[in-house]
Amino acid sequence: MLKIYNSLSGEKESFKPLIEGHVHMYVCGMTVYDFCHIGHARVMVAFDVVSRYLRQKGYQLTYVRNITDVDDKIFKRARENDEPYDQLTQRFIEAMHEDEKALSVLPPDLEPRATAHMDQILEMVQTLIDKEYAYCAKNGDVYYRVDRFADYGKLSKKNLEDLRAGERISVEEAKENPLDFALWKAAKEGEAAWDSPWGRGRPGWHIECSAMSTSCLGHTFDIHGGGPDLKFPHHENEIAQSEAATGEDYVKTWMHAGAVRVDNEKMSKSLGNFFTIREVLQKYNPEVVRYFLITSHYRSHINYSEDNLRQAQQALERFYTALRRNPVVTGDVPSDSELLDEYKKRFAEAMDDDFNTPEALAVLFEIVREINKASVEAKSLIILLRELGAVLGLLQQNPEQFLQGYEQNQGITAEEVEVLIALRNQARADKDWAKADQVRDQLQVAGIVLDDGRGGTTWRRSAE
RNA sequence: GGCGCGGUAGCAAAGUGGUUAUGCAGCUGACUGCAACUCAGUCUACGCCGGUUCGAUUCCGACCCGCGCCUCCA
Repeated sequence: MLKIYNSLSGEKESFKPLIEGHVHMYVCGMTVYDFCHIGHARVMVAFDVVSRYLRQKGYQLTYVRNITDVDDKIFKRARENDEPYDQLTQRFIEAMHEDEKALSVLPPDLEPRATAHMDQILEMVQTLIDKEYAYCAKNGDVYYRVDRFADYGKLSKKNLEDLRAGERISVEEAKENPLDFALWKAAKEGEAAWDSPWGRGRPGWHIECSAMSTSCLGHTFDIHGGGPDLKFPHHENEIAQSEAATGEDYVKTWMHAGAVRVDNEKMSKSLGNFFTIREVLQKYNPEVVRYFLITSHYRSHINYSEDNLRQAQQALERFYTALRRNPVVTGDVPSDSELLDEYKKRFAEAMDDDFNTPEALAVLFEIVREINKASVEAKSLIILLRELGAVLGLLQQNPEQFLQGYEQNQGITAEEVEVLIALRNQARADKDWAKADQVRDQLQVAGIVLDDGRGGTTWRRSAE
């Protein structure tokens, strides 16, 4: 039985979809005005694992992840670049797709964009005005009337008095209440704008997610996910909008990923410790990055550091070394073995426990040991390892490619390595150990580790 | 100030009221020309103080420390 920690209740709950066998999931995607950073990667990978596991469990899944392509930051960046805003967003959408593909993040089923859902947005704003949950202010903005929604704060466990006490925003006098938030913003000179009953303008940040999730998945759906900093105010406001508009529950299970830190500091542009996915991929194999992101539980904060990435690299070397020494095999996992069934069961138990990937990885390492122990026939274990690895989006590469191939690190070519190995093996045949060792040392300096196996010498590029 | 999260061995990271997490690193042995890989064994733990219990890292309470959100942010 799958259990998921629900941010709304603060507890792990047994998961039961509203429609038996079918899961509807919405995850807040990115605002496309810059390259994705590793915080985005963490959310992408976390929910990619969730989606893979739900499907593996046999659920039919509709996975929606939006793209925010209307936003102040987008307009600001477009102005700075002197570039049409929609050209800017298109560029970064393409970059995002490249990053995802590199990290083996499967595309969601639907990827709605705010600009393509204006009708639904306008409709929801109108409904909120009709129900008096929203009002059109003197400045042309439409605001949500926060104190009309009794449950406001139920997700982030805040109440209106506390929020008022911690008030730090400059007060917008057009608002009835400083905590009211914008559903629709009046157009500014030179910025993209859409027609509406309240004048030309553009949607506020929160309304698009309410409108798109509702139109893609219905009034109430199973899972809504996102980054840790979206819980308040973004998700809180989504609840307020959607539940006021539909009169029904918005989401059953809220999931929030943990934060990414860099060298134990909050990742931020002002600290200059901001890493984009593509920067990181300059240095590390994408699978290493993905592995690193799932070595912690998805709800824990995770610390990006050179040391941790190197450890991830070494851990994957163990997996691929085991896979390399055995012939490539494919097929279904035979279920005639108690041992195999036991591993499958323990993997499933780990994943059923709120997607406990560290525990699941521990099971995979035990399979590796078993493969390494089996001197002759490890075929079914290898098939199992790759099958379970696929649920985590790992271990699908050719072992040689992983161990030898990551181009970015190359200081020496594979051909040069082969030449030196041949040279060394001749020296070994001549029992000229000094020369053989000298060649091996030379390769080691270049980051190449040799392995004189029964079937000849193999090599790999090592993480230091 | 309000709300919330966490402190596990050298590093990373799960978990459990009593029995080996796991990976990397270290040490010993086997294997190897020597290594590497691998296997076997092994050393480093559960922030501090009380309480409950036959027994707590695991439950309860206090304390110390770190962090997040409350403002755009995944």
